[in-house]
Amino acid sequence: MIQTALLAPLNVDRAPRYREAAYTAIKSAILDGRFAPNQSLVEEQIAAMLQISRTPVREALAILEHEGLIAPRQGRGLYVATLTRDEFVAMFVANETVEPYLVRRAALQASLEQLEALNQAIRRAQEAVTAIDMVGFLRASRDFHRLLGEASGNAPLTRFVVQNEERTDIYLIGSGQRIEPANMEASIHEHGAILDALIQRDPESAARLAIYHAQSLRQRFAELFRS
Amino acid sequence: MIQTALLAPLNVDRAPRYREAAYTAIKSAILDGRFAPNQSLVEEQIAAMLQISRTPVREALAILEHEGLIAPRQGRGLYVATLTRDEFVAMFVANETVEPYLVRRAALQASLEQLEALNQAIRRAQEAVTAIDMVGFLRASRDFHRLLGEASGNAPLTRFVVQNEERTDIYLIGSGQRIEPANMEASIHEHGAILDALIQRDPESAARLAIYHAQSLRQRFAELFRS
DNA sequence: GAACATAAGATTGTATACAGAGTGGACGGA
DNA sequence: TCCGTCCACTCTGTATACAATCTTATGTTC
Repeated sequence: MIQTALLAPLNVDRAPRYREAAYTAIKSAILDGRFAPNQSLVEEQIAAMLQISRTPVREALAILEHEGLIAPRQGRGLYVATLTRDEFVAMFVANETVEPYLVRRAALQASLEQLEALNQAIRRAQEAVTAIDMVGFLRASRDFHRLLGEASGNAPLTRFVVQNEERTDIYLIGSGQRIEPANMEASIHEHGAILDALIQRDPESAARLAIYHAQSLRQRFAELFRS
Repeated sequence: MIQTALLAPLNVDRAPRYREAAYTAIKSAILDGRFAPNQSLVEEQIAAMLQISRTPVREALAILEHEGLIAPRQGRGLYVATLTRDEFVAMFVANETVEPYLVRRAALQASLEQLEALNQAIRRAQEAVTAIDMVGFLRASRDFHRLLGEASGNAPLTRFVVQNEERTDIYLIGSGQRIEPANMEASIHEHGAILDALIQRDPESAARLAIYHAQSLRQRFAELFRS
């Protein structure tokens, strides 16, 4: 069983703490689909892959567990967290509630650099669709929402939105569901429309489009649970 | 220096993990004002108070740090996190954004038991004001918002709201600010009005009152930064 | 052949040991 | 007296050791 590909050894030169590096490495592995939902995460194995001891790995796992990305299994062990349908929907609802505010603020105060960064995120999403790279598409979409949050200037809301999206993305990636290219294109198109409204400095249009986008997302993904 | 009062030894009999117990104990100590902002949190001391080793204490602290309740000091050590004025306001704005949704849902679907629990929370807040117990008042207020979130049925939003409120409460408690009894009374009155709207099953009134409440809160507390 | 008991192994949870970095204080010199 | 340097101590971060528990496999009995 070759595990090399799963996690590369950390070669952080001791300055940033191993805990942080392990946290990032494990989270990236989950979000890239290298650790699948329901897969068991063994501390010793992860430590070996990262070539550090169990201590910082445990601390990273404790944080990830608290965030809800991983969960303790019945009696023993941790696994990448799945979501029930209701939890999945709750995440989308949460973001629907928040995003209109984010885009309104962004429309009022986003800098040109921030608008350009949003544009780049859309471009990366488009490239990922072309390359049939679902993980890349989801990452670029998360980036878009994160940048939107940053442009709004509200850190807690930004963090919240991104965290919810991470959890739904993990589900999508791990469930083996394939997102229809048409759906990805639609999502990208909606992002583009929001960005246009931001450039026009039109908060109400932006908010309307954000609500539409959030609802579309929820509908598109909720369908996945039927199959 | 008698530290006995700060943290009582854990006498969890090994079933719930020490990490969880330590997390709760430390968090409670912070929210009760026993650990003040800018106070240095020394792992060894905390471990000694809880009569456990540093390992689970460190894990608990890692989580609290990730949550933002504590933060690493310049080069060395952890301290109870303070908030800048902007961060403080951002927390209130975040909750303002979310709470209208929560109360709308709660108006539609809160059970009688949940309404009664909300009523109890208001009563506890009132008792705390009478007893000139600011910490108790803030705890009861947090309970009110938490119960509101639970009644809404959206776990992520509930968690988010409570977490934000914890952070602002820590600031209020630790800053040594005294909240005017009149302000506490006003807040309780607004909670009562929201609860009435829930009982009437009137989502729009409830939402309106929630917005008013959130804005009032923000204004009342923002004033504290002037002094 | 099936089911249960028992033992060995795997894995977690906690404690302790150790190394490195930062802080504070004491001592010496200007 | 004030400043600087150096040393000791404190505290963090990581590693390792140990204990307890759960799993699994094997063997024995019915």
